[in-house]
Amino acid sequence: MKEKEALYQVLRMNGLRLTRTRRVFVELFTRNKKPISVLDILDEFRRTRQKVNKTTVYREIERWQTLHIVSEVLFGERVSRYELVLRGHHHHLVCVECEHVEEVEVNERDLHCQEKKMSQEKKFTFLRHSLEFFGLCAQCRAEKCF
Amino acid sequence: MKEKEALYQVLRMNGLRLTRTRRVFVELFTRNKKPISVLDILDEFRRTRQKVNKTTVYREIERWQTLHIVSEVLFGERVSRYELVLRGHHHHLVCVECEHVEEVEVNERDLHCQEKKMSQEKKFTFLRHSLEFFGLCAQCRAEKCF
DNA sequence: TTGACAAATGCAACTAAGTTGCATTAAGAT
DNA sequence: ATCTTAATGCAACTTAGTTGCATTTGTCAA
Repeated sequence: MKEKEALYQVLRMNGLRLTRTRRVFVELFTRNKKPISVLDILDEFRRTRQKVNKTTVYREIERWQTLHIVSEVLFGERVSRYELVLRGHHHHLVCVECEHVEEVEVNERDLHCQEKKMSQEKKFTFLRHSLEFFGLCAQCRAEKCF
Repeated sequence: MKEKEALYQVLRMNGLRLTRTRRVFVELFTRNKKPISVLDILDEFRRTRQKVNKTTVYREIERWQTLHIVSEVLFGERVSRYELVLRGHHHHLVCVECEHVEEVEVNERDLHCQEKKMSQEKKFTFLRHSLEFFGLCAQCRAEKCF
């Protein structure tokens, strides 16, 4: 697992101690493909019969964000989800029925081109954009037909 | 004001009574250019020295959503904002410094084309997407330079 | 114009997600 | 093994929104 090593290295390089909490975080984030919420993390601790306080989880997530280990993703809910930055820039397909999330590569050439044009017209500096797709995954679509 | 009439008509057509709350809603949504939060609405009532309970506001907003008078917009915060559906499909530039919001038209031909392709590859039915731009408006950019 | 009645509103209590301050515990350097 | 301070736990709080039920108020029919 190259990802795990990479994460442990970033933690070490930033002088962070190797705690039980961090080990669980590394496990969870490397194992999961889709963005993870604080509730997901708390569930994982419960599942493995380890105790943790939600404050600790929130604080650790904050640290991981400031170290750019994870970044926040929002799917139009009121909960924040997080994903590994090292997995690169990408977008998501979110199934509105079952919450299934899939990563997708979108060709952003056209989008960047438009940002450039708008930047000049509006004197607006573009820093980032959010682009997420919502719909029905293959399974839910099939189920919906009957 | 064509917009106001249109709104009052929708309300009437759906058998909704013409209450003080609804009048304020119509005023606010037609006057404002940018998406409005529940807090904005409560502030408007306070400003005009009218009393309203937050429950009423939340319930009215819910009604307006189900009647497709307004739609929810999220800018990666934890608050929901709403805007008039009759103003059509568009995207937003959001200034991360001053919260200023501007509507923008984006040419989505390329995006739709990609959605179509992905739809076939992934057997995913695309229902909608969210696309918002974050950056610095002209003023904030100027201020940031010193 | 006045009742009647459902729609609309108010109120209080609750939930979910996240935050803060401060006391306690435990990594890991010496 | 000890010491320092990062990390954690706990309780209390905040913010955004929700729910159940009692009260008020538009509107329609008489």
